Amino acid sequence: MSKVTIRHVAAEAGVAVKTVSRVVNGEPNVTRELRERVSQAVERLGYVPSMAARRMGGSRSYLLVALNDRNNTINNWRSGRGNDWIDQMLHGAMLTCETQGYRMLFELVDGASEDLDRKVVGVLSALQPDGLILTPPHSQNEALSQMLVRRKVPVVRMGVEAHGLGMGVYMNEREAGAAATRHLAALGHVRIGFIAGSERFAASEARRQGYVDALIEAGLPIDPSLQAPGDFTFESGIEAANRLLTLDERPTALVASNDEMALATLHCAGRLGLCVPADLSIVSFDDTPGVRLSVPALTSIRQPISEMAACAAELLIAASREGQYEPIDHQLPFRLIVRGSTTARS
Amino acid sequence: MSKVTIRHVAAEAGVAVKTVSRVVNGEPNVTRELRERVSQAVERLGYVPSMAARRMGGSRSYLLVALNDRNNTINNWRSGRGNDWIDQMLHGAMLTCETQGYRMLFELVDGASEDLDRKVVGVLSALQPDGLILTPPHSQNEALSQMLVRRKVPVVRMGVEAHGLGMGVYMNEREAGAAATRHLAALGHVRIGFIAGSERFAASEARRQGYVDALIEAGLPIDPSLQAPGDFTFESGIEAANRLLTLDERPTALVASNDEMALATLHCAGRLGLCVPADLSIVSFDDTPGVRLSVPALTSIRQPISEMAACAAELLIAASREGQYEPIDHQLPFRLIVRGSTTARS
DNA sequence: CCATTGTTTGACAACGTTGTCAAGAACGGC
DNA sequence: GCCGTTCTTGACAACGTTGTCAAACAATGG
Repeated sequence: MSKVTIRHVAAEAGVAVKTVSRVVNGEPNVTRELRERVSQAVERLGYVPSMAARRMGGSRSYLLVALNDRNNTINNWRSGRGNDWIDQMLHGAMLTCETQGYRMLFELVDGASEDLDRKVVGVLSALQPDGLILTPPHSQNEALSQMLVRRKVPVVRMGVEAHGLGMGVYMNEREAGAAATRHLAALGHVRIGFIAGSERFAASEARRQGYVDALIEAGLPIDPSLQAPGDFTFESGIEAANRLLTLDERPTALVASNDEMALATLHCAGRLGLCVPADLSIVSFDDTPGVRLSVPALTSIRQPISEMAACAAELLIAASREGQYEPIDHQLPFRLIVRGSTTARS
Repeated sequence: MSKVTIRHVAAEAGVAVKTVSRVVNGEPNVTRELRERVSQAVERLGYVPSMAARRMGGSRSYLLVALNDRNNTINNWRSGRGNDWIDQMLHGAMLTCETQGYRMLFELVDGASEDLDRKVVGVLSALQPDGLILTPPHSQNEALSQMLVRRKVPVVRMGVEAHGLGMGVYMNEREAGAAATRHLAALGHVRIGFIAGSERFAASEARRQGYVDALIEAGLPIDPSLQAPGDFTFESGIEAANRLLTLDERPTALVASNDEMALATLHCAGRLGLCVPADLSIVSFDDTPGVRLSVPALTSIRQPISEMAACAAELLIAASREGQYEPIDHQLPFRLIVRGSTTARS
């Protein structure tokens, strides 16, 4: 009924406390017989080591922290948008953590705040995690990353190339932008529009560059009037789509830098009496759940968020185990998922 | 550069360690002068108490755990659906936790697993949280709740009436089902269909009962053929909508037990050449982000998930502070949000 | 058979905080 | 002015685990 500690197990197995610790942590130099005896005692008593005590005694905390931007979540939520990052990260990273006996804690921190460093240091000293995952836009914050590296906290930066400042786990945004555009060019589209993402995120510009790359590659002209600014919101998508679709020579295809703006485009096309995909093909970015339920379902670039998170957790756990790590970047593959919103130019 | 502990603060302020503890925790019986001196030292050194050490020394852990069902998340995610609960809970509960100096950790546990109790006890002994939040369907598990209450863990059960077994935080599902139906009846609809939710969730039946209540109240006949089963998935929504919309006397309005099935209905109506809302009005449940971006946007019952989570966190923190709690239920109001998918019967 | 090396085990301190208790100071009532 | 409270402060143990170190023992090589 009451708490069972390592001492209870030691008594039950008739060994020293330290021996139990060794068995539980899979340390070497324990005879098969004792290992067995202790394991059975652990099983019988249902012993699970206390995270807090482990942190106190040892050098590891068995805890990873994911730092999310508050504005990127709360505001989105307030305006009726979900944050798919959090949800998918949760699954990707948690499965990995669980199998390795680690836990993952999410923190919301305002990236724009003046005392960001102070806040983060506060989190560090309160939780003393074995590693930190930065999600965009925090992951782009070089000053923050430097501070963390100086403090010797293993850090993974999601969605960016870290170039040695921590570890980076990302997909090739530029190539993805190109792939989306190439798909449309291959379908015979010539006037291909682009709705850009918020400049707060480095991926936005990379995606746009990929779009340009593919146009050049296909021998198509670069028409600046076919590029509209956006900030990832539905409203900005409406505005951008309106602008592009009411051009005299309107594009027959569009690449939207995220799903929400793509849905806005769909909405807008409907109002203008344009049929998707007959009159307008749309490719979106991120492949969040919503785009599979729209009519028609959207062709989309799937960002491997869950896999990226799992990779990040693995890297941090390994770093924590070995007490050191190499600041290497890891690129994960994206996928173009073709659905009903794209078709050959009529 | 290195970690700053309570001892450093004590030295800086020239007081005993315990006095710093008292000031930091806002305990009474410290003279204004000392309180000031210590506060300044804390500020100067940027001291933040270690969560782990607090758990070790004291009786509180400053940690809450939210127990989510793995099947309700992973599988949803695999099939392309997000879990809005997690996202919204995160915000609702985290804000509350942060202002009170608590942290919130999410755990995914398989509710169907045989050794559920064992798993949960494992979480309890590893983390020793000050409170536990159960989300559906865990919150409906009476055996689990009983076990937790026996172990004296303050527990909040989300989405159900706890009837004294822990605390309950929920909305009136039956009344919500009635409100959705009433809205349609008031618009002049007579043949109103209903797509039920999964029987795994108690809310499903409550919503259906509310639907029946409102029909009776409006003096409309109860036609069993207008009720179709569903399990909250898009596919089941397609099937149910197909069945209802191809009836000889087809309904002019539908209540779907969640957003996903409502979107499926929208999809299905389009295929059958029915215009929403002219030919078919739709009310959905949950008001997740997707339904505001669909065409037309769906009229929906908004479930106050975020508020419920905030309430749950508050209750648990209060319980942890006072060392005890009253197992009282808390009902939060839902809202019917009218959008473009409902209109008067033509 | 001894010296050397390696393996297995356990005793003990340390981690950073809070709970407990006691000592001294301040206060109030007679 | 004396005694009983109450308020303020600090010394110290305790929480459950791991790191360190040393002892006992086994294996190896000469």
